Amino acid sequence: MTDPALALTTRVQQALADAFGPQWREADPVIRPANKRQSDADFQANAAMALAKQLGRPPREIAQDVADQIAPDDGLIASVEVAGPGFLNLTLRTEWIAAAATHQLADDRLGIPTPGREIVVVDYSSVNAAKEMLVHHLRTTVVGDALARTLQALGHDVIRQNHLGDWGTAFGMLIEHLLEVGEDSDEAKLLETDPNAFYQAARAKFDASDKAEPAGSAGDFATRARKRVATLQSGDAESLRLWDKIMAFTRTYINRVYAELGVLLTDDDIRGESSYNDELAGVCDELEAQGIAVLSDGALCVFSDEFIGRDDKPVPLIVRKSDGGYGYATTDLATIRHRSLDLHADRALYVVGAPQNLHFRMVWAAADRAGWIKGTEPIHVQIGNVVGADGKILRTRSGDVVSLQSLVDDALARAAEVVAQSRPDLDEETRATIAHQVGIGAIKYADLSVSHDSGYTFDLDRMLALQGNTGPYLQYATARIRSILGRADAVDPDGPILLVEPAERALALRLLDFGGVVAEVGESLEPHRLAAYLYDVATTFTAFYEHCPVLKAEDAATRDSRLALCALTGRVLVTGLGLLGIESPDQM
RNA sequence: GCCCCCGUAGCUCAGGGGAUAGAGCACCGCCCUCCGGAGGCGGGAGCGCAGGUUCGAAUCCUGCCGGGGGCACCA
Repeated sequence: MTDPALALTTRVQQALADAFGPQWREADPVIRPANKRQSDADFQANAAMALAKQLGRPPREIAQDVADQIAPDDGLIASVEVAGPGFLNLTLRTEWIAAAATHQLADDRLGIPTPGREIVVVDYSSVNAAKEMLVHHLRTTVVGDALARTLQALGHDVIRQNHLGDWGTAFGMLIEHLLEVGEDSDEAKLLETDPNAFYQAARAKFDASDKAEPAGSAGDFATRARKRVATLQSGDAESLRLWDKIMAFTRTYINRVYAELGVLLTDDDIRGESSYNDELAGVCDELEAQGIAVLSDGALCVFSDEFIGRDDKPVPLIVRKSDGGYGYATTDLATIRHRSLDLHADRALYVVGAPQNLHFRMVWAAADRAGWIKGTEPIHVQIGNVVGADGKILRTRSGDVVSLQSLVDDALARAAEVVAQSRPDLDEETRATIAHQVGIGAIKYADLSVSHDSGYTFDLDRMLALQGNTGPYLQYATARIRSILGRADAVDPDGPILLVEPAERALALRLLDFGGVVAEVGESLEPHRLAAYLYDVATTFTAFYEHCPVLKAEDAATRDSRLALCALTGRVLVTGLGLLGIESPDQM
């Protein structure tokens, strides 16, 4: 066991049992990092205050009894002291830390645990297949990818699903527009060259006719588009042919974006709304038969007192529109049913924008009533909006929402400038590779270093900065470590790690936290905790490097030990960044 | 009106019920003939308001104020 907090938990629980009886073995010892202002200890155990009432004794006495159970020659704990109202300040034995770090160095997993294996569906990216990807798609894609990678590393069975919006009204618009302009027209070629322009043209027609025409009139483009959706969903061959044609372009487009970003999603992960088409009628029939869904204004709806909207009336979950078409409520019902009853997911993650929260809660509540969720915890990983410096959603000067591609292009261009300036000695190809890794890493890290549910302010200058909590800073740290190891001709040192200087000890202790942090991210689904940890490792390493000569160490054993610490730090950083989906350049 | 998220330092953000709330950026001062200075050390300044639960609350609960978002045929 190399996780200090876990080791201490076990040890203090043992002490609790020894002091007060075996029934206290499972009590939470409340292990926390020590308060550095109050003590020089490594950790504190705060169980005594909580147990005081149950044991009917003053907390300081309880703390002292626990402390008395720790023998002076304990292999894990070097010293224990009672402080304040009953805090136990615990200092680890430095030899234990050194041995654990040496062990971690030899461990391919670097201490990442394999908790109980779960089946976890991660639904992410899930872009509207009819439209160009925009800024907010970047974040759901990047956060979802990081979670998928992290959960996979923890040994879970991760099922990635790209729930493409490929079956809704937007496709009715595209198909109708394609028919109107003619498949061989110049307009239609836009689908390949500028799909966004094609969509915008269709959208403009839709919006204009939706406003101008009375609903239901025969020439109304919007009405035809909606009807086309129903036709498509009923399996009409001609509609499907056109749909396939449009989707082929979409797949090419999103795969190009995924490749540039370095995300795991492939065509095999696509499980769009369309894939549930055959189940939609059955979903409605079953809900109606169970008395869960009722007709209202011609639409089949699920109502629940749980969800009250304006005017104190229940908000409907519309499972079948009055024109016979199905919306995303129906596909999402089929989706959770599939993920629970067919895939047997323990957790089903929906890495989707925060505004969808009400929708998902309604869908899951309805699915639960229908008996379609068994042993599955559906979780909405809410993604906050990306906003500009003015606090509003990012827009271009002309007022359009910023496209994902233009944002990526900007970041890559800026990264190229930075690399050109700092490394004029490298050839152009190498610089281009580094610039790509740094530019993409910067964007991703910016998304991943703040909690996923808060909106965050987009600022290229800050995310590309070479100092501070940024992707480039961490990448630089890894490059620097590689350089040190390379110069020592010791790329893969195996220790043993000896801890003499305080800075060595502090670094080793922090590195041992890696597995626990990764496990924590797997449970809380908050990648920013890993980002914060990696940044802390990097700064702790810098302090170590500042105080402890490595290549110029006084003797061979010290040098070998410090090289091993460098190697371990490098592997933790590279592996950690990898879990976030961020590459580490060989040099910068 | 109802529901969701959020109010922490000048700015951007962390803070798993624990002691005197942290980091980065910005600002000010100091250090280092250093292995890659993309450094190190120090300083000022903060939990929206009011109650409650608790031995202990930035954290949990209630109310209010302020910001963002959602609430019938788009997804």
